[in-house]
Amino acid sequence: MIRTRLQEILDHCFQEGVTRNYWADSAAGAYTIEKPKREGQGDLSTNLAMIVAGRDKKNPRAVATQLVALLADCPLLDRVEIAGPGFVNFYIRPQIWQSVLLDIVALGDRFGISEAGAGKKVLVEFVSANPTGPLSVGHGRQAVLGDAICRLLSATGHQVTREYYYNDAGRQMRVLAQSVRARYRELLGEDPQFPEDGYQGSYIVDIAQEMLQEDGGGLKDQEDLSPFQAKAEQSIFADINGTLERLDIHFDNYFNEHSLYDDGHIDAVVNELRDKGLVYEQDGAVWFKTTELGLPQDRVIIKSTGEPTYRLPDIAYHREKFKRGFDWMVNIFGSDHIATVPDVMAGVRALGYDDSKITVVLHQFVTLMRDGKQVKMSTRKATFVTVDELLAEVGPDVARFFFLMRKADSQLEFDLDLATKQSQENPVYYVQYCHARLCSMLRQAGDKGIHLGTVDHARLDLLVESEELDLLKEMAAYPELLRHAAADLAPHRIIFYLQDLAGKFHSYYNKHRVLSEDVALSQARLWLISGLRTVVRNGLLLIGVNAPETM
RNA sequence: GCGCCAGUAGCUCAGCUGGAUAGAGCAACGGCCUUCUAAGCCGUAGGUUGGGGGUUCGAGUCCCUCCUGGCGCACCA
Repeated sequence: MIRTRLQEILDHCFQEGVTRNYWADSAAGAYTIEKPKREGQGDLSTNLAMIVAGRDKKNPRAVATQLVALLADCPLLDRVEIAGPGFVNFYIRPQIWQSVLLDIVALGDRFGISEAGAGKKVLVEFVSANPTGPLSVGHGRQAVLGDAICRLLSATGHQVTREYYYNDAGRQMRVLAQSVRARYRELLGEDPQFPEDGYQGSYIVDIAQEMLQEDGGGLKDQEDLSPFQAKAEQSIFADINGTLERLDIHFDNYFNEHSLYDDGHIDAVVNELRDKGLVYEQDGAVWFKTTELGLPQDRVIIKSTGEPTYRLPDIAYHREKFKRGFDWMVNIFGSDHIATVPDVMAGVRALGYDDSKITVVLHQFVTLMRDGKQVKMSTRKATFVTVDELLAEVGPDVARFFFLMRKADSQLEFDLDLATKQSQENPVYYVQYCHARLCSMLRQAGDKGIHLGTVDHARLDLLVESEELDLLKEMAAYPELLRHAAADLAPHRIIFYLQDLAGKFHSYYNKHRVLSEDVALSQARLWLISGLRTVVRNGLLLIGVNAPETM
């Protein structure tokens, strides 16, 4: 907010400089305001002088001097200085920082929320696991990442739809049904042949067991796989939904791939592509002429058996997304889906849609460490660790926090030894503890009969300690941080911000006393504490982590 | 062989559109609880940002090249 105001003032000064022929306007929009990394370089600074000097072949410090003259009498600024190669450093008046508390108190839960994406309809597709087994930690990362991204987008005014795309037909499901049937027969004392690439997880046995109890073994000689498939699908989906429920993740829509066939969309896509001359037949298969669209090789979209490959329904699915009128489509995929993206994008473009409206977030894999060694995971062999197991060990708050600590591009090392340890070094608790402490202090104030009064009557001008101003500056940065994190689909920034803010608070707590004999000072500091509590709470809830009042 | 991602302190990782002397947590070492929650704080130590070129006032960030690791490169999804 303060940065935005300063930006406006700076833009105004820049234009004034143009009017006065100090410099040309070629640098308009090229300069920035930044927060210096080091102390002693102001609260904010601009590179305007260096940018202008670079374009006009002038001395940057001379340009800076002209700029400083134009900035005289700015009500935000305490003072301005020129430093280094030509930076202009701004020192904001303390009362500006102190007034942040007025905003926080006025806005409460809404502090940080913006309308940056107002009116934008965005579809976020994530998880999208087919019902062949419980969610593994890899899915867990995607689920938490997708959910956090949705929360960020909602908090910036977007109209978010969360969608789960799944496929309950095809070879995978056939093998699943065969696996269940084999276990079912085993339980009846037979020795059936287990499918070569069948699903070996114990959950398959559980499903078979359940069926057996329900029907008493009547399906022993059943050749039709459909009852086994139906039961498996229903059971596994219930399991997946239970897991998502425990993570407090909810979808607005489940999109079944099969509906694309029933509604004729698959055929429609093929026909549209054919009309554009982008489809041909060879070796009994139907090919999509992706080379025509700048890709290295053509791809089969309908196999010689008559079955489509995954590309065709994927393209049809995205065509549907466009038809549903979304302004922005965010797909969250595991990095193993990298190869599918260019083909689908090419398909979308070929159909006349704007593929720049699609953003694909590819997250790298989760590496699980147990006993100091990497756990090898395979869905088929059921050697994976499920989200449920993880939740049982660490709980949803720790799971969420850990999954969000890394940016999507980075591989995520999940150390089970550390996470399951009754962890004192756990960063989640560090932030939650901060919140609990803040709440405790406010309770203590009440017990001691110190009333906060109203914030506009509080002597906020007494908040002059450097730690207090640091905290106020950090809090003031929250709305902008949220906007950036949302725009970049990067929830990990919220995590880092919260850790930073909590650290600043803990330092302050140890150095200065909030509750004292000095009533006016106590009140002012309590408003600081109250504002902090709001920001920490808003941040934690934004990423779906609880903000406990006691610990 | 080709594509995408990564390579930053002993370990795990931040570093926002290129900005000033590269940061945090953990681990290590030394301190701090009669006083608002010690799940905390303070201090010390730790670096050729994978190597080499280039672009410019300025590079962890952009370009080229090489090396290493991960994920892909089906008429599987």
